[in-house]
Amino acid sequence: MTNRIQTRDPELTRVRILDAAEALFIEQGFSAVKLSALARSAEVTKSLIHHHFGSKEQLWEAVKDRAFERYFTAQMAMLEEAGEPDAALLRSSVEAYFHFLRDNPGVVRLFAWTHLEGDSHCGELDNQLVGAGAEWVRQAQQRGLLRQDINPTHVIALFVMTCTQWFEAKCHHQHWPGMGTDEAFLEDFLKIFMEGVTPRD
Amino acid sequence: MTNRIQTRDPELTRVRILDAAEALFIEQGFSAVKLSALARSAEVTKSLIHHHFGSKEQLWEAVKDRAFERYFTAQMAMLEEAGEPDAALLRSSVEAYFHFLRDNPGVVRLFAWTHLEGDSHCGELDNQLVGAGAEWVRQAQQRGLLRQDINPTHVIALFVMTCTQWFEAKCHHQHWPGMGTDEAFLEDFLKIFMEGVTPRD
DNA sequence: GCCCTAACTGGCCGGCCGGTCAATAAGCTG
DNA sequence: CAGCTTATTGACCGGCCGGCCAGTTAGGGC
Repeated sequence: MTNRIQTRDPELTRVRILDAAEALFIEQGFSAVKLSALARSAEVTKSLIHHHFGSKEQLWEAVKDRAFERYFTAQMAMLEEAGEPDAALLRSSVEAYFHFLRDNPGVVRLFAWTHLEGDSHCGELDNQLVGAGAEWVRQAQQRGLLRQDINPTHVIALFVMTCTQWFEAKCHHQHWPGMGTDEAFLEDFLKIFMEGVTPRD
Repeated sequence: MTNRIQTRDPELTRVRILDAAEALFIEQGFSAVKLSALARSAEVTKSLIHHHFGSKEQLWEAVKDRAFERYFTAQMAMLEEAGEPDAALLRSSVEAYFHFLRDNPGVVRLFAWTHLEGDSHCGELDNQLVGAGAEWVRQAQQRGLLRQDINPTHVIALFVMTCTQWFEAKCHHQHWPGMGTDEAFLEDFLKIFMEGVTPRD
């Protein structure tokens, strides 16, 4: 509780609390975080947290909302940059998603905590995203650029899940014998994935 | 604390505690579990838990040890049933692993909690498993049954990760538009995966 | 039967948890 | 400057957390 900062700027204070909370929740999960530690980290009093967010639960929801909002808009932006559907673009989308997760490890952990809670909210949020991606695959299929005997949603799901799990379970498989670097794995995944989704001549 | 059972059989009591603890830890994660609730669920006193396991932490370790031991032996058994390396066997291995996780959802959650803790112990445990699997892929590569420009460990990792994430993040993607059933996804994954790992003629 | 070990109990503890509240103080309005 | 709003504080609360301990009780070896 020492070393507090008075800003008298409610918005800034909210952000400071949210930032600190996000870091702690990502690191330790909801129930392991103590409000006292959070207050210390955000350089505010515990009471101020309650004043701005009501309860620990509500703060957790606010943290998730903000983070998923950021994720969603980032992905939306990436999607809108995409051009005509073809195989090369699918490849670069996978690469972009993989690198996004590599550069935003917090997102992966936040998803993981949320999944374990059984919260389906974050999944519903990107219905739109997946719908657009699947539609994009469907168009490529119709043009004969991707094989047509596969559910487009599954194509999206497969690469999203692979990228996610790579970073989520890194501590698990990083010591496996013969396991390569991020880039080496991505390269091999793309070899398999791209070969698997393009039609045989 | 009502409704307790005295067995005077330490081994049975340990198992009762471990079973109850496993269920609760899988459901809620380490820090959300209260020893009092666990005692109630296992129909023992809190003190008895401390008597047999020392502390909550040590109990958690014991739960993980036992569960991962079971997982490891189950996988080892599946591996030893496998015959000559070829593409058909790879396919059936993926199917077997997928169905194993489907039938053991607790394992998936336990892995997820453990990953979030950054505990690499469970990953090291299956070094042997992955090593054997990769060696098996390598042999198939040498016989020209699988394409040779891919790291064998990555082949194993890819399908393990995909199966894991499918069940781990089910609450996330189950409402995605166009998403199919377990079997439909497995089917599509196998189409892509098998096409991706077998050599082009 | 006796005794020793250990399974098991109930009661208790210090500490800290999330949360509340009355008081204070800073900024905004007029 | 008065007055209202609200950000902010610190003291405080009931409850329960994980853990401890002094006893009690059952079983196994002799």
